[in-house]
Amino acid sequence: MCLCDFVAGKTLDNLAMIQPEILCQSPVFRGISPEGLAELFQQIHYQVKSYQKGELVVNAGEICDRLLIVQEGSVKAEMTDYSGKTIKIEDMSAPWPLATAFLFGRENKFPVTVSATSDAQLVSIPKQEFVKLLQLNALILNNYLNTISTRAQFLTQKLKFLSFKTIKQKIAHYLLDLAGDRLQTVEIAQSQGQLAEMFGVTRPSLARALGEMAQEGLIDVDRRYIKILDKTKMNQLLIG
Amino acid sequence: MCLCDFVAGKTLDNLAMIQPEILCQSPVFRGISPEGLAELFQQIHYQVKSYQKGELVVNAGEICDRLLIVQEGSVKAEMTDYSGKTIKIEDMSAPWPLATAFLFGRENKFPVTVSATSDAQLVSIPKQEFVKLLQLNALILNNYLNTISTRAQFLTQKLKFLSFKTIKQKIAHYLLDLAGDRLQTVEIAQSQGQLAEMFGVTRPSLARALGEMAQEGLIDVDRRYIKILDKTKMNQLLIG
DNA sequence: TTAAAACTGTAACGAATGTTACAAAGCGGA
DNA sequence: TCCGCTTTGTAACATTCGTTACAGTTTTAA
Repeated sequence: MCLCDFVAGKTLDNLAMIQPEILCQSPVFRGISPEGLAELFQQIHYQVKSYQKGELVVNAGEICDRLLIVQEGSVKAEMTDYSGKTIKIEDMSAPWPLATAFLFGRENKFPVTVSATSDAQLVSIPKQEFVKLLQLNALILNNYLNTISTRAQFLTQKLKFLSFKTIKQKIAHYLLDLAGDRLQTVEIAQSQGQLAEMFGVTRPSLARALGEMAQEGLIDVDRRYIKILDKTKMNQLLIG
Repeated sequence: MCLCDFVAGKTLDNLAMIQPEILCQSPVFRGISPEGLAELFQQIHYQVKSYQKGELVVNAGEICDRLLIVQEGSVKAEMTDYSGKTIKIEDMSAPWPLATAFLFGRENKFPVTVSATSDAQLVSIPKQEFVKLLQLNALILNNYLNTISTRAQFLTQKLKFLSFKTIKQKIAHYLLDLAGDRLQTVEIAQSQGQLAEMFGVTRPSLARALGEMAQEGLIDVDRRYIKILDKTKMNQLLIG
């Protein structure tokens, strides 16, 4: 049993304390009282580091041998292209764990470059220490399994979505999912531009597809409001 | 502590015994001795069920509240379309765990329909009992975390692959990955048809793309054998 | 109210790919 | 060797989508 390595080192300006009342709202520590969490953290090694806005947190390719949790502020994950061009993948705010799928598994390298989008604090727990936590507390074990499983499920969903080839299929799938079992098929949507980005297509192409589907009597489009008129035909679109 | 519920029920012909020497080669139980595994299984409830070739194992949509491990034979996973048309997703042979990402997480339903592709035996461990195993044995915990994390990583890779829009980009990414750091860029491949299926494109389209890339001096194609001639240009293809 | 910005609808054109079809080349077994 | 099967190369045509451009509409802010 040991105290945090740096509790005595608060004079170093890139170090700070954990905030149990914030961390316990993180998916990994959900359901644990702030007091209980503080007690658990006294039994393991960890660090808390501060980052300024724009500062690099981890570089893509670095070995991922520690769990990082955003305790304060927000960070973004970017993927580096073959040339060096970066593409933003994800935004993450406190309290949120980073790269939970890369702490274990075959490929223990960060797939993305992470940098702070505002002044931020991150808690860094070495893998071995985190395993201790998992063994100490069944709730954390369950939370972590849920987190990582939910991520795998999310990816599976995204893959399924990408398996729809045409824009009309994507629209149909999206609308049918949104409508669910409701037979009153009045649906509201976000902006067309955002929808297009989510579908990975251009805005004019999405508008054209919507227009054609309206002409075919499948839906009724009024700017941001879309009404499903013919669920049967929509389903047939997805059969291919 | 209790014995398997059905050790005494061997007269029922759809029931069988576990085979520790096979199961310990499964990703979940890797590194555990057959004897150790047999002992662990004596401390939990579980079932072993036999299936005939073609028989249904689980239906898509069923609640996933147990871990299934193929102990003998092989099964296939199929996704059901909106209409009822099925698409084969994956083949799995013994000893392999099924749907490890759906035992935990938000969506506790099987996303696929599983059926036996040969006479098969599956070990079924209720979720609660499996959690016991995770707590009893740190190796199993580590194995399971690795399994599910590796799956998430695999899906991430597949998503990245799908993010390449054109066929030429997919080819370039595939070949550069395959070539790795080897500068002697002689590469062997599988059949064009299989490659096309893997890329999610049609065979003639793939052949056309290969032909064009050969004409541009990027590669040299001789049926199943592909030689990379210009790595720099290949990389530029991926910058887009 | 009014001007600027953001959003939406639409059109023409070109690039990429699917579809279909057919011929040539390799491969295996009788 | 010869026949049949699989794989590969190629071509013409249709479809889908991206690109670019522009005009009309709605929202926002001054």
